[in-house]
Amino acid sequence: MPEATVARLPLYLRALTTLAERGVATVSSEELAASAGVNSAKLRKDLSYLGSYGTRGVGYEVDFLRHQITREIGLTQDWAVVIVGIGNLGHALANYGGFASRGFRIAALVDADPSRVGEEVTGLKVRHADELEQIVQDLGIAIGVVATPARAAQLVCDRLVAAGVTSILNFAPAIVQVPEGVDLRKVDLSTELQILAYHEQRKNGAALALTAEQAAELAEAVNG
Amino acid sequence: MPEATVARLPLYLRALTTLAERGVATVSSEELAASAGVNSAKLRKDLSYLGSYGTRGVGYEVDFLRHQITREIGLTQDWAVVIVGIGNLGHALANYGGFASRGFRIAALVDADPSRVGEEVTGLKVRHADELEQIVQDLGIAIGVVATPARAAQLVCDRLVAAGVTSILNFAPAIVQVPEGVDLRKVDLSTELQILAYHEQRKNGAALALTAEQAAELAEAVNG
DNA sequence: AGACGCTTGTGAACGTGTGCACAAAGTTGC
DNA sequence: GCAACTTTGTGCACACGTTCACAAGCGTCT
Repeated sequence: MPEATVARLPLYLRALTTLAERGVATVSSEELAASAGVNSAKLRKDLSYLGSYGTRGVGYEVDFLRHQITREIGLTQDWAVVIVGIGNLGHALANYGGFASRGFRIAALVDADPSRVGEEVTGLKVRHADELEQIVQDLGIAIGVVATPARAAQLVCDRLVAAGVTSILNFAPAIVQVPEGVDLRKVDLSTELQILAYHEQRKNGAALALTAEQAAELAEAVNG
Repeated sequence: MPEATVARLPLYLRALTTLAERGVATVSSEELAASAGVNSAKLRKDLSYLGSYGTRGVGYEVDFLRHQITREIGLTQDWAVVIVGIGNLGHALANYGGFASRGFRIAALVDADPSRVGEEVTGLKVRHADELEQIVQDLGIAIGVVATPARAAQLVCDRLVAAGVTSILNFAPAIVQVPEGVDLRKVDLSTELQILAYHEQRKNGAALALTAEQAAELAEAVNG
């Protein structure tokens, strides 16, 4: 299955869940694509990788398709997750309800700061970073979330990997290296803003260019 | 400039900043690519869109290249940003130092909950959502960050756009539609985890397949 | 000055992703 | 049962992105 398709499945899942909550039983690729914000041909091609789950002339059964995507992503089982770094962002992640409702169970919270250890967040006590390896092994954790400062990120990732974690979601603004076989994704809050700033600047640039063009027209009008 | 290149410029910028802090004066494409975690040919092609800023046989001057990328992204000017929704995530975003140090100034915090209005976060008083349009216009805000619950996201985006915001970074787990000319990026915390889960599941699947293969070998050994 | 070594910048091949357009297949109405 | 209509699934062409491989250019050393 293409990586681009995998990245869109959660999007479809969310759209389907919204439809199911509204009591919609079946949906066409056109409708589903619209509510997911993608092209309908792309949606159909994506879904075709799962199998032929639609009915021609009718569309897709919402609940059935939702179940198939859930199964394909692997959300029928519970994934134990450890969050490392319980600062502002770590707190926000620990409190974020969207994880629990999608098959991700926050199994442990870890921080290196002794003054944070023992604090209770969402019913879980924050444990010290020294225990990281033990926690990962005892709880059979495969997925780690890193929300530490940038300087700690590489060390934390190394320790997570050594302890047996094979998927890491990195929120720290740092580039970390992981060995082959370990999946690493990163979410960078300021990178996204920078991309927006680039386009924003060009919008203003485009406005300026238009003004220059108007100036040229004006000059032509005067000269002609 | 290709969109993929734009998305990587912040990455290079970060790597260059790290190098500059270490006192490195010049860097080759090979070294810079390694610390940014990309292919060196890709890096060179990306940088070539900015101009010919390297010296053959030597490499790139770190400070100079950093300045060029900063200028290209548009980070030489300050961007005023409003954060809408001051829950756990909004707090984390408001406190995140990475914005301020990269040319983004958090100019206003807005929430719809009257009990949150007036609270002080990072030296800024939270203001009521009713004032949103006024705030955006008074402060000349072009970029909005949405950290509200999913159900409020579309309305908030509509109001931001109506007030003149032309770039939106959406953290709410909802699919929102914006008119042509408005840039929308979304960061979805649980989508990222779901993508990891998909690959994690396949790793286990691969492990199981290997076991099946071993079983076949074993059977062969017994039968042969 | 000229030869040598190193690194950039880029043409060209390749691979991945997207979107059109339509045949295949189902449903509905008569 | 058949015709008309709807919608899926997919072959195909095109666009985009990545990577290789190498010529062009710069610095250095003799």
